[in-house]
Amino acid sequence: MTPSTGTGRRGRKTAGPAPEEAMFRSIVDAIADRRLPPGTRLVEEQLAEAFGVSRARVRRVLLRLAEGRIVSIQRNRGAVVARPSVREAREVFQARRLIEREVVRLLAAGGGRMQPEAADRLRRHLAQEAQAVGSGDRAAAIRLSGRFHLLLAELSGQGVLTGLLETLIRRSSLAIAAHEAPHAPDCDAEEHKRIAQALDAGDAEAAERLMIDHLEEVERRLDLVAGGGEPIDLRRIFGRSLAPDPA
Amino acid sequence: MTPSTGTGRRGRKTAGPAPEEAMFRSIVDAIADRRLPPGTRLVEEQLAEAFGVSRARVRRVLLRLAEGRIVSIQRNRGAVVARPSVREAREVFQARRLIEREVVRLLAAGGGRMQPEAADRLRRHLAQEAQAVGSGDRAAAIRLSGRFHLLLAELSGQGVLTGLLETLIRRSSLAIAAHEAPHAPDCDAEEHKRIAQALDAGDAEAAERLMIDHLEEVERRLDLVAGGGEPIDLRRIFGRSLAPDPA
DNA sequence: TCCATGGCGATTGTGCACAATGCATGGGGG
DNA sequence: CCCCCATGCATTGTGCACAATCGCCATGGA
Repeated sequence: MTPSTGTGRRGRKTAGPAPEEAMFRSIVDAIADRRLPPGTRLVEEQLAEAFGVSRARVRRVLLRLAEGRIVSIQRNRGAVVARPSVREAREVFQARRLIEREVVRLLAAGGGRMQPEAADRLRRHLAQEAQAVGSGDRAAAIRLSGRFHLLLAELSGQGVLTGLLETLIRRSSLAIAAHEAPHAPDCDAEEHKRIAQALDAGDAEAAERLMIDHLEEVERRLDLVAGGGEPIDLRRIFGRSLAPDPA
Repeated sequence: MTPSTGTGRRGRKTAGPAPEEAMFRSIVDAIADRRLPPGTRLVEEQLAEAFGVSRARVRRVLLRLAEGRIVSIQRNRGAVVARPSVREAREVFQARRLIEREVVRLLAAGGGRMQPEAADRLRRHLAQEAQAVGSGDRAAAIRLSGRFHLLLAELSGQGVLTGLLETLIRRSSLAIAAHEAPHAPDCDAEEHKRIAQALDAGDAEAAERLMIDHLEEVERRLDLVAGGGEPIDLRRIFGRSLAPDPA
């Protein structure tokens, strides 16, 4: 009984790739925001109704999410929000450090200082982020803190690295959701500010060090001990109470 | 080699994810092997018939290939083998240098020398590669030269980096196919051998330098001037006399 | 009381047919 | 002779319906 969501009768029969993208982002945001914790089943029909789209479209989105290791699909068992192992979480952050160190280097090495336009975009972003934090909008804060790192990559002019980082950021958001100790924010906006200041001042070494420290700090904030191992079906954990082997 | 696996019959109702994977690899290999040059149209029905699968399955594979930037899909116009821009090609190699330098560092720093089992796998791989080169099997040589880099990443124990590198290697194969100057092999097996020797000897600095030189050499071998720009449909150039049939 | 077995509901996987779209071609007009 | 427009064809996009499969639960037996 959705209003007119099925598909416009006389209107645009073919909606285009826009709905897929919106749905993809919506789910990714929900996962980063802990509204969809790891292990949550993503039933096709439910999603189709929720978003007002056909099941085929939902399936495409789920496939894309699975490609990005955000959800895991098992044959005839459907899709669930993935639960990255501790090892995977560590590796994701390690990869991020590798890439983002390079990004910062490129930004700082680009003639000593950043381009005026880039600095401006960065400034505006930090303002948004500060506002989100100030107003207590946690969902926006999480989203924007991911965007900060992505923005730096974009400003470095490396499209390929940016693409890689995009997937890594999504996976770290998931890793944070899976292994959070309390429920701290993904990133500290203050640290972002300091990184931007170092870049703005053309201090390459400081920016690089701040970025590494920042990422290490985020990783350190996690509870990466042994809780979310990898060989977990985890639906079995909730379905039945057969404890694997809590050593 | 027709990828008609044991489940080629229509009798098998549910074939599982195996055919998708085989098809994916088959297409990737064909692209790396220049049997499917950039711009080649990938018509769903033709592929479905060639691989003996349904069109839906083909569509999923194409979607995955598009996700990996190997093919580009345009709405209502179908899929074509992508034509990476010169800029993108450069960036792909730059990203590879970043990641593979790290891989080599990790391998060399792991206690001075490599694990015996790792060294053995590496040795066996080099033998395969040498044999392929020796027997003039260009397709195998190309495939194995990509596998060499992937093997190093695997041996480094970094699954996430390996995954990223996997996509980058595919993209570089495509970039090579798109911007090749003559039609040299993707990699020189001799250089692989030298890298392995340095790793085997525990010489971290030499291994790192050899890897960087190797990747720069591969990139240098390309004709990265301005020829294969991005806004080319090139289907218009050849009309529609394309036969993706490898036979 | 516990375990094995069979049925049942829910969900996913797949094929099919039709609609929509874009491209190429041919004819007519300037 | 060249350009523009209408028509036809090939290909993709989408919805629909059915079949296969899995997990859960009730029932029966030891």
